[in-house]
Amino acid sequence: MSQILYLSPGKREQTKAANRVAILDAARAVFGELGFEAATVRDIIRRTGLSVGAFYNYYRSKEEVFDALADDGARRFRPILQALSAKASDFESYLRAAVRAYFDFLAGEQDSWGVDRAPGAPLAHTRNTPEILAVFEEVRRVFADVMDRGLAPKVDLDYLAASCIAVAREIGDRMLERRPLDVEAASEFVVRLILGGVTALPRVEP
Amino acid sequence: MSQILYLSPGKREQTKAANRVAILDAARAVFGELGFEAATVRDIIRRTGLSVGAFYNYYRSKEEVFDALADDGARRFRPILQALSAKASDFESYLRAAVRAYFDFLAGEQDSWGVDRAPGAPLAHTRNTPEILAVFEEVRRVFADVMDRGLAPKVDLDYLAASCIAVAREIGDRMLERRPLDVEAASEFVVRLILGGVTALPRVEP
Amino acid sequence: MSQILYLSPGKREQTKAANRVAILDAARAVFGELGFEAATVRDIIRRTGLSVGAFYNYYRSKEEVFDALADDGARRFRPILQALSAKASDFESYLRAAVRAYFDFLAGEQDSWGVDRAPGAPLAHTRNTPEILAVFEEVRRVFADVMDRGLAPKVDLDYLAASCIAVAREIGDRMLERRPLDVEAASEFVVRLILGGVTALPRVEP
Amino acid sequence: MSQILYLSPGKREQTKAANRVAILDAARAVFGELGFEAATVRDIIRRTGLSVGAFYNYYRSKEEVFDALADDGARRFRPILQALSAKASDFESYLRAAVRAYFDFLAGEQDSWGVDRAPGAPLAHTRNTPEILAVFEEVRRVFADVMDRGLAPKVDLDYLAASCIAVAREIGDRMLERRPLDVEAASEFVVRLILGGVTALPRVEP
DNA sequence: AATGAATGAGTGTTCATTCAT
DNA sequence: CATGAATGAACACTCATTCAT
Repeated sequence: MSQILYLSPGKREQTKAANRVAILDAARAVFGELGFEAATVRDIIRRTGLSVGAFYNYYRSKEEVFDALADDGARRFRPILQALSAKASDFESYLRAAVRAYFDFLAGEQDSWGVDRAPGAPLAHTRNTPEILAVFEEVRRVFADVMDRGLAPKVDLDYLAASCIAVAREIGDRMLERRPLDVEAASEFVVRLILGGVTALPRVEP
Repeated sequence: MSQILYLSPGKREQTKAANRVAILDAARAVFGELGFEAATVRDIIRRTGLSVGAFYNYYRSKEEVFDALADDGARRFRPILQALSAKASDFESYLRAAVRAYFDFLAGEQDSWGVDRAPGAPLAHTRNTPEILAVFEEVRRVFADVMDRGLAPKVDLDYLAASCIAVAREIGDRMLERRPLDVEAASEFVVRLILGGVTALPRVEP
Repeated sequence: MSQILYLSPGKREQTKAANRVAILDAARAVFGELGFEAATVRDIIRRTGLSVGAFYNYYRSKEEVFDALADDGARRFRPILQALSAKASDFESYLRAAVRAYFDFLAGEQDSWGVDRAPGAPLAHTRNTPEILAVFEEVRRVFADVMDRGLAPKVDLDYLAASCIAVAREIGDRMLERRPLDVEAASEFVVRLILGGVTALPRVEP
Repeated sequence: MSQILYLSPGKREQTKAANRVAILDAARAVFGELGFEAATVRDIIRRTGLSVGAFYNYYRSKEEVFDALADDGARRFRPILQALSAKASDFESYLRAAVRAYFDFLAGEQDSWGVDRAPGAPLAHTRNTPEILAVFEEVRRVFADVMDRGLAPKVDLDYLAASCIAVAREIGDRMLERRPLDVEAASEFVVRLILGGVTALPRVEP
C-alpha cells in the first residue's frame, strides 16, 4: 500500500549519474578535438548514444557543459595541489611535486577517454579544454602563494608563473604523444628547466 | 552614369592586388578578434567595402583565407629568422636575436590593426591567429637547425624547442597587455630563463 | 518508508477527480495568459504539483484539455442561460438577463484565477479562452431560439446574433479592465445599444 | 568601360519588390489561418516557392513580418479614413462612409489573397491579423475625434467605439462568408444598428 | 496510477557558397 | 570581374508525447 514511487536507490538514479558522466566525457573529447565553437551538441550526444533531448535534460546549454567541464577539472585537481602547497618547504620540492601531480593527472585522464584527435586535424583552431584551463588557474594561484611565502626568489612573478604553466602545458601535451609514456622524464625536464632558469632571472624589488 | 571603377587599364592589376591585401588584412583582424569559427565571411568583407561575391573571386573559401594568412605571416617572418640563424655564432646570441625579432614583430602587428578583442571574452574561445601559428612553425624549424649545428648542448631537442616556443608565446601575449610596452624586459626574461634552464637540463645521447 | 499518497481506499476516487479539476484549473489559467500555442504542458502541470506523466493519465493531449475546458464552460453556463430563455416573455427582459448573467460569470471567473496577463503583451497573441468560446456558442443558440419564438422582430438573425455576441464580448473585456468593476453599467450599456439598434434595423421576410 | 554594375532599373529590383510582396501576402494568409504562434516561417515561405534563407533576406525575423503586415494595412487604410473624417458633417454620414470604406477594403483584400482557411479548422485559436488590428486602431482614433467635435451624442466613448469596431469586425467577417457578397446590405445593417443604439444609450457628463 | 527521463520532429535563425545579372 | 539575392544544410534549443520503473 505504500512505496508506489519507485524511489528506491534504483537503477534510475544510476543511469542518470552514468548519463551525466557520459555526456561530460563526450563533451571533453569533442571540445578537445574541435574547440567550443566548432563542436556541436549533436557531436557530443552522438558519442553517448543518447538523444538531443536527453542532452538538455542534463545541461541547459552547450555553454553549461563547457563550464561543467571546468568545474569538474578544478574540483578533482585542486585538493591535490593544495595538499602539495601545504607541505612544501622549498621551491624545488614544491615544483617537482606539482609538475609530477599534473602530469600524472594528465596521464590518468588520457586513459579514461581515448584521445583520437585526428593527427592531421586542421591545426586545432583551439586547444584549451576548460578542464585544463581550470587546472592552470589553480596552479597559478598556488604558485603565487609559494612565492609570497618566500620559498622562491623574487622575480617577475607573473611572467614566471605564466612561463611555468606554458611549459608544463606544452611538455605535458607532447609527453602524451610519445611512446612509451614517460612521466618521470617529462617532469624532470620541466623541473630542471624552470629551476635552472629561475636562478638566471633578473631579480625584482620585493 | 559613368561609374568608373577602373581608372585606367594599368590600374586594373593594382586594384586586384589591393583587394587581395585588403581582404587579408580584414581577415587578420576578424580572425584575431573572433576566432575562426565565430568569424563570418560577411564580417570580413564588411571591413573591405567589397561584396561577398568579390571575396570568392579572391579566395575559394573561408578556410583558404585563413591558410593564406598563415602563409603570409610565415613569408614575412622567415627571412628575418633565417638571416639571424645564418650569422648566429652561439646559442645565446641566436636566441636573444630571435626572441627580440619575434617580440618586435608582435609589437608591430599590434599597432597595425587595433586589438579590440573584448578583454573579458568568455574564456578565450578565440586564440591562435594562423599568422602566429606560422611564425612558431618557423621558429621551431630554425631552432632545430641551430641545435643541429652544435651551437647548443645536446638536450631533448623536441621538448626544448617546444618549451621555448611556449614561453615566448605566453610572455609575448602578456607583454602586449602590460603598459608601458617593454619589449626589452620581456625578451630579457625569456632569454635568461631559457639559457639558465638549458644548462641544468639532462644531456642526452646524440 | 511509508510514502502514503492515498490516505484511505475511499479517497482514491476523490484524488482522481481532484487532479482532473486541478489540471483543468491550471490549464484555464495558462491558456488564458499565454494562449494555446505558447502554453506548454509543463506550464500547466507545474501549477498542479503533478508530473507530466500524470497529465497524460487524465487527458490524452494538450488539445484535449483545451477542449475539455470548453465543455466545462458550456456545461456550467448552459443551465443558467436555458432557465433564462424558458421564462423570458419578451426580447428585452431576456437580453437583459442574459447579458447580466454573462457579465456576472465573467466577473466571477476573473476572481477565481488571477488575471496577470501582461497588459502590454505584444498585440494579444493570446485570446479566446475555449471556455469563453463555448459560452458564446451557447448564447448564440439560445438567442436564435428566442427569435424563433417571435419574441423579437424579424431582422437578419445571423447578423444580429453575431453583433450581440461581439458587443457583449468586447464590452465584457473592457468592463473587466475598468476600476471599479461596474457590472451594472456595462450590461446597461450593452442592453440599450442592442435594443435601440434592433428597432432601427431593416426588417426581413420571415 | 562603365556601367559594370548592372544597376539598371532592371529585373533585379523588380523581383526583389515582388518577393517582398509575395512574402507579405503569404504571411498574411498564414497568420490569418494559423495565428502568430502556430504559423512557422517555413509555412510562409512554402507558399512563395522561395527558400528559408530568402525570407531572412527580406525580414529579420518572424516578428518583423508580422509588424510589417500591420504597417502595411495601416498605411493603406489610414488615408481613406482620414479623408472621410475631414469631410464628415454629422455622425451618421461619417459612420456610413467609414463602415462602407472598411467593408470595401475587406472585400478588396479578400480578392487579392484567397481565403482558404479550412472550414473545420480547430476554432482558429486566434484571429486578429495584424493588418486588421491596425485598421481598427485607425478607426478608433478617427472615431474618437468625431465624438470630440460634437458630431455625436456624449455617451461612453470607449464603450461605444469598442462596440462599433466589434460589430464592424464581426459583420465584416460574416459578410465575406455569404454568397453573393453584399457589401451594401452589410454596411446598412451595421449603420442602422449603431445609430439606433446610440440614441438609446445613457448620456454621460461631457 | 505516478513519475520524470528519453525521444526526435520541429522551430527560428545563421551562414558559406553559388549564380544570374 | 563585381554584385548581392538565393539557397539549403546546419545549428542550438523546445516540447508533446512515450515508457520503464
